[in-house]
Amino acid sequence: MDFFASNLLSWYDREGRKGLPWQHPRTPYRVWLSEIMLQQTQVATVIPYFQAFLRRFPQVVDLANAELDEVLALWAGLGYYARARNLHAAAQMVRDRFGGEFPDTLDELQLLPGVGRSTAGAILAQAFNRRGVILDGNVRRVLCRFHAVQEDPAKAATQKQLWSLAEQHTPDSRHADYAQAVMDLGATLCARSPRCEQCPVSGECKGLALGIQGELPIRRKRSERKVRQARMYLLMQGRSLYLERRPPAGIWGGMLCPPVQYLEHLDDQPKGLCLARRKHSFSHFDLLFEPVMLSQESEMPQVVQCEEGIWYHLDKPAPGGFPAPVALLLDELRDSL
DNA sequence: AATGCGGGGCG
DNA sequence: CGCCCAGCATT
Repeated sequence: MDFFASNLLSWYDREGRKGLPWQHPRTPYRVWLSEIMLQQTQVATVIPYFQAFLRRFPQVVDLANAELDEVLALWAGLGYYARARNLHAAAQMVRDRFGGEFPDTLDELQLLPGVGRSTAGAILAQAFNRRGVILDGNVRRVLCRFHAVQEDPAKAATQKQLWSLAEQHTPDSRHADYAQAVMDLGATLCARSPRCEQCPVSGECKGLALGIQGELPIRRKRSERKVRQARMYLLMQGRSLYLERRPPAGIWGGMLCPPVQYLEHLDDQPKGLCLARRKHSFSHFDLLFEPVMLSQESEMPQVVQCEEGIWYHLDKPAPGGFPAPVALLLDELRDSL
């Protein structure tokens, strides 16, 4: 076992996070569910969602048998809703193709929708205590610093190098502990602002030796953010509101949302009552949208995105998932109407 | 206001 | 293969 792995494991034994909900009991289902939720999302945010999912779907077969709408409703607020659709599809694959038990090989795990090379490695290590190599965002940051990798991690050649480094450091024992340890290091000490004085591997960290640890991994400059403009039509009948189920692909896929009309600009005056404009940020653009309250269907422009429309009473439980900005808007409506 | 974060899908 | 897409929390 190399310097990196052995120091990391000693540190993990002293300081590592050992009370996370998916560690007790550490079943494949719980590990997989947590790993999917932890893609793009931090531990503190994930925990309440993880608990809610387990309460409602104690076993993978319960998730597989559920309606997608219910899954999306429980996922609402976590974002990247394709993850929830993949989660549901993967649960059904476990049920139908793997007889209700998660597979325990890297290749089979990667057949599950939403599970790629890194997540499969994490599941292998944590759920089955088999050797599994991980290269998630945390590990990438750690390796770029430890080896002073100064190339763009987005490039294929750099990714290949990082996978190779990750592979070399992964020990032949204590697979689950090492997986947790290396991700913990990235999440805590080797975070955006590194705390090298506490780091168990700082003694051989090339980035620290060069004094460039804070600059790594190098960031590709983001292309300029574009602003898209839209109106969101709130067709009301009393305290009921007209909603559409969004198409499965694209923004807010599968989620419930009032009809949205994309426009070049919001200069003209639509029929109905305009509420204050608001901005919702996506990774590649900002959506500037103006909610417009209508009381008659005839006032709504033809902006049909799907054929399915439903009426939702504001005081009843949600019949599906609302994206965060829609949930916020509905909260305001409930209070003001 | 800027930044970070895996995997899917497409050309 | 390279490139684009996506929604929050954190800082």
